[in-house]
Formats: sequence, C-alpha cells, structure tokens
Amino acid sequence: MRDVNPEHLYADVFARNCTSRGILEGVAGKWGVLALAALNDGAYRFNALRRRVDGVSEKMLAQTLQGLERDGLVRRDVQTTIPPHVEYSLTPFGTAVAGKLVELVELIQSEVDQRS
Amino acid sequence: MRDVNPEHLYADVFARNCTSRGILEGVAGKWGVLALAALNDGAYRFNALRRRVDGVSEKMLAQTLQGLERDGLVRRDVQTTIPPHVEYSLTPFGTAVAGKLVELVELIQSEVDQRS
DNA sequence: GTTGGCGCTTTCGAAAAGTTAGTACAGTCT
DNA sequence: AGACTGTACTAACTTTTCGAAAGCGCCAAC
Repeated sequence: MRDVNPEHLYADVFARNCTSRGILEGVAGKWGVLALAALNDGAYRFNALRRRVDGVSEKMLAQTLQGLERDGLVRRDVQTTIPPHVEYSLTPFGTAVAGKLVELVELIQSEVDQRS
Repeated sequence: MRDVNPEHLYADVFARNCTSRGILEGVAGKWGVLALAALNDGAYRFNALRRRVDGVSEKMLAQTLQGLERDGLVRRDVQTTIPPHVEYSLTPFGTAVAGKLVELVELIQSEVDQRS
C-alpha cells in the first residue's frame, strides 16, 4: 500500500500484502496472461480455451480461471445441460486488463519476429 | 508460431515451443513484472532492487534478473570493486515492455483503489 | 574483536505445478 | 452390445520450483 495520505491507503503492487499484488500475480501468471489474451477475442468454453492455450492442463486452466473469476476479471456462465456447458468471458475490468496484455504480447512477438 | 506464410514463421505466444512464450513467461512472471516495473524508474543495484520489490528473495531476484538479461530486456553492468558493484538497467526492448507493464500495474492499482 | 555492506550461490524442506485417472451423461460408430 | 467422443471439472500422486537460511571473500566502521 502506498501510504501517502495516512487516512487512505492506496493500492501498491510493490507491497507484498496488498490486494493488488495478488491480482497482479494471477493476471501476470504463466497461464493467466494467456487465458486473458485468448478471452480478449471473445467468450470461450472450457475445452475450446484449453485447445487455444497450447500446453495448459485441465487442472491448471480450471485453477487459473477460478482465480481470475474470484478477482473479478472473468465471468463464468453455467448452463445446466448434458453435456455441461460453461462459458467464460471477460468482465469490464478483465477487458481493460486483457487489452494491456495483448499490447504486451504483440510487443514481444514483434521483437521475436525481428530477431529471426 | 503463427504459420501464415509457409516460408516465414511468426512468433506466437500461444504456441508452447515458441521463443516468445518463454520470454512472456519471464516478463509476466511473479517477480519479472515487478523487477521490470521498478527498473522503469531508473537503474538499480541488486540490493536496492530487492528492497524495492517487497517479498522477493535474493535467490529469486538473481534468477529472475538472469533470465531477463538472457532474453534481452535487462542490462547488467559490473564494476570490479570491493564491495562488488552491479547495476541493472533496461534495454530499449526492456523499456518498451516495462512501459506496458506499468500501464497494467496502474490499471490494477486503480481498480483496487475503487473497490476500497 | 564484531557487524555491516556488496552480490550472489548452495542446501533442504515446503509449496506449487504437472500428470494421470476418475466422475456422469448422452451421442455416434463399429 | 462395446468403444469412443464430447462436456467440465476434481482427486491422487509425482515432479519441479520456490522460499528460507546459511555460506562465500573482501573491506570499512565501530
């Protein structure tokens, strides 16, 4: 927390106990950044998202989405059908964050393209 | 790799074996994002950076900086003095990436501030 | 003498990630 | 009929990584 005004604590990712640190860890985690970047293209069902993000296991994807939902970046819409139908999409906050992540991704891809 | 043109493979973070995936993992890792965001304010010596990023161990910081240097985001300047003097700073690529990360960080901090 | 600074590296146990199998239902194919 | 596919997870076990602490050598300050 950036403690400039003694009566109001501001979020500060550099402080280990700050809520924003936890959110940043989920967003900027190995699978979080890719899931959010994929969802930036539109809503996905679980297995479609898993196929999009090469290398992620069901376990890690489920865990990642759970955290992103808890932190308010992702919405999980469940339809009681057989087979199950669960759809993930970005919240307004998630959309803003994903926009930044996509810029970052494009920057890195660009750099790698230039090095080839 | 986004294989649009058969003769030229484009970087693709969604492909597990792509170089850009590895770089993204370092940049968007738990400690990578914070180290880069701190270095965006200017060069740091090792222990100064460690004090800036609350919660990181010497081990994890050293490991993180090593990876960022290998991927071309960070420069490590060593002066042969006693005590040792090692300074870390951003490369042009690192500066561009850190700029994006800082935007992301500010977005998240903003969101947390609004939720308080 | 002790303590502190510098920037790492090493060791070992704890925690997290990864791998694999499992769940129940319905549809398709042989 | 059985086998396989799809759905979206969870549980159990294994492997990898992280965190905590100690270590290194040199010099300066107390």
